[in-house]
Amino acid sequence: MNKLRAIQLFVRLAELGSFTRVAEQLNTSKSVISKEVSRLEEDLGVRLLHRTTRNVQLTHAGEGYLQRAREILAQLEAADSFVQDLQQAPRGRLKINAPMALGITELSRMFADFMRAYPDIELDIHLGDEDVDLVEQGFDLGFRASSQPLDLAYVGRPLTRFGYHVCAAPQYLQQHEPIVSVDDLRSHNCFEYSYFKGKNVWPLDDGVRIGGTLRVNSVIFMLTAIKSGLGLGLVPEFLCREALASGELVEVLPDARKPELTLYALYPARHFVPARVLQCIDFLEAWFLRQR
Amino acid sequence: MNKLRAIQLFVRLAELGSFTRVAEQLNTSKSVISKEVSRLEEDLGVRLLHRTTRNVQLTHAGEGYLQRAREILAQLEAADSFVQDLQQAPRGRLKINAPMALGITELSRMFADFMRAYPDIELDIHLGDEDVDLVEQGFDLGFRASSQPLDLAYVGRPLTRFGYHVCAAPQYLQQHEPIVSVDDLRSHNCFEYSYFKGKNVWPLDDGVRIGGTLRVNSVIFMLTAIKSGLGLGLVPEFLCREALASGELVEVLPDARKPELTLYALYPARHFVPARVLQCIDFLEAWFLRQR
DNA sequence: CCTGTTGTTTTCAAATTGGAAACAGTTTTA
DNA sequence: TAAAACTGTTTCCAATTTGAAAACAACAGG
Repeated sequence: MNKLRAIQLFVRLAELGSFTRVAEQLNTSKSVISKEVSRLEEDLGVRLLHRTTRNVQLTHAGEGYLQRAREILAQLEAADSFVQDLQQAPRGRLKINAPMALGITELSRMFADFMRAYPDIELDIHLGDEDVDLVEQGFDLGFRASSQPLDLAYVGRPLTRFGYHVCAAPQYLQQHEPIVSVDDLRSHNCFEYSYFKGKNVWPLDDGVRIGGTLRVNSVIFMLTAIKSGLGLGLVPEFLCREALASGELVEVLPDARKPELTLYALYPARHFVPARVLQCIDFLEAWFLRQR
Repeated sequence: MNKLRAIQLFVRLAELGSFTRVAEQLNTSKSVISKEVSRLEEDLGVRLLHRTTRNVQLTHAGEGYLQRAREILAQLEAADSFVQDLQQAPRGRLKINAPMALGITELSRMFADFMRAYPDIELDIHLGDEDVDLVEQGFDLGFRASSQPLDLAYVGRPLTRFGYHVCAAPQYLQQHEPIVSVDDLRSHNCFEYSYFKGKNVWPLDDGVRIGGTLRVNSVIFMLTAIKSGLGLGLVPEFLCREALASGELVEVLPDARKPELTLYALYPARHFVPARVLQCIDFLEAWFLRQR
């Protein structure tokens, strides 16, 4: 038995309350979880959990062990960070979460530079636009674009600000009615981004309810559709900058009032923040300053 | 790599200053020690020891890690013995309060099993349906059936849920008017349980005021009267289950809405709850889970 | 330049592990 | 009431990892 892993599994299990979910979250089979936790119980000679087919609940012994196990794992992590931070060049693994669109544009260039600067740091980058809990999923760092301040459980550092543009292909604009006011959008094919907070109301001036033939959870996908001349989209600046410069896309309603978002780097407010995380954030801040 | 064992080996190694001696002391080969410690260093990305052919000495990082590692191992050991002490064949007396009806049915079987499992625990069981103050009377544990959450001065663990049935003897039903609706009960001989919260209003559908020739503070007594064909009673499921199965009693108005009660195990929210109490509750929970 | 001792590496049989599938329960659904 | 859908556990076997011995490399001391 790998006792340390068994303990980690037990803690996870206590949090999620289900063998199946732990297995899913760790991309392994539930038999592994079951066997390892059973072995831990056997090793201790104590039942830590009551199992039923519907849920798992801690025994009294399990509750006591959980509390101590958490502490021990935290201390071990701190010990590891301690020795790693003594090294001159930071090393270790950084698990990072970022929005898809941002990840494959700005951040891909940024992290290429980062890897050059810190060749001993392993990056584990998860791109996705679903809401994730950084702590629960073990992320060291996350990127969020927001117009409001952020969750207090995290430390957030503003990196840069960016806006949106309403974009269309020149071809589309030729073939359709001209757009001179925000209200004209109502009669156009405006694409909707599924995760967009305003849903089908674009925050132009006082807001305009739009409609169209495409609703998709990827701005990249949407951008391709726009470039093909199929419709209009509200696209983050960093995504359309190139296409606007080259003339492949044209900005519509450049003078309409549009919101500005701030891009934050977030990290869990732990007791011991590993040096590599802080170092990475310093790098981020410097990098984005240089870009402007 | 078994990290925990690697850490243990590292600590031993730092103490003995020699791979060979660690191997000897643990009755294993030195290759194991060498490989495992190397793997730990690799995992951390940090050299913990300077090796020469003559002796082993800690690096700066190694010293820091050693100190933390010792602490972690000590805490782990403490956690292990903590749960094991909880488990240790507990002894002593458990003073327990339970409702009469429950005590002479379910609980009598449950505690028979418990006594087999923990032969060193003395049980002092007080059955009774009066309201008692557990703390004042020195009870370690009490059982309460309730539809609402419980007094905050106690810690309560839900054990099982059960319902009620309106029961009568077949003989009684033959000799009296048929009962097809809740309201029909008004004209029947419905027995009243003195401690019942609703007094003479049975909580069927929207409630029905009943009356009859027996009012008694023992459901067992009442059950005997019902079996004799003298009248109807509102009886907890666990009490009439057998009689219903054997046909000795028949359920009346099975489709009427009836309340469901949760059976709780209660113990005073003291600072130090004796291990035997916690142990007993774990046993209870497991037992009732198994029953279902 | 041996000799004895150190830690590391190699080797390969033996033990352990991990995932799929079968299984035994239970709850939910139709 | 039967079927479907989950639960956690167990079984099975290929794949990996482990461990002890032996070979090896490095070095101190005679």
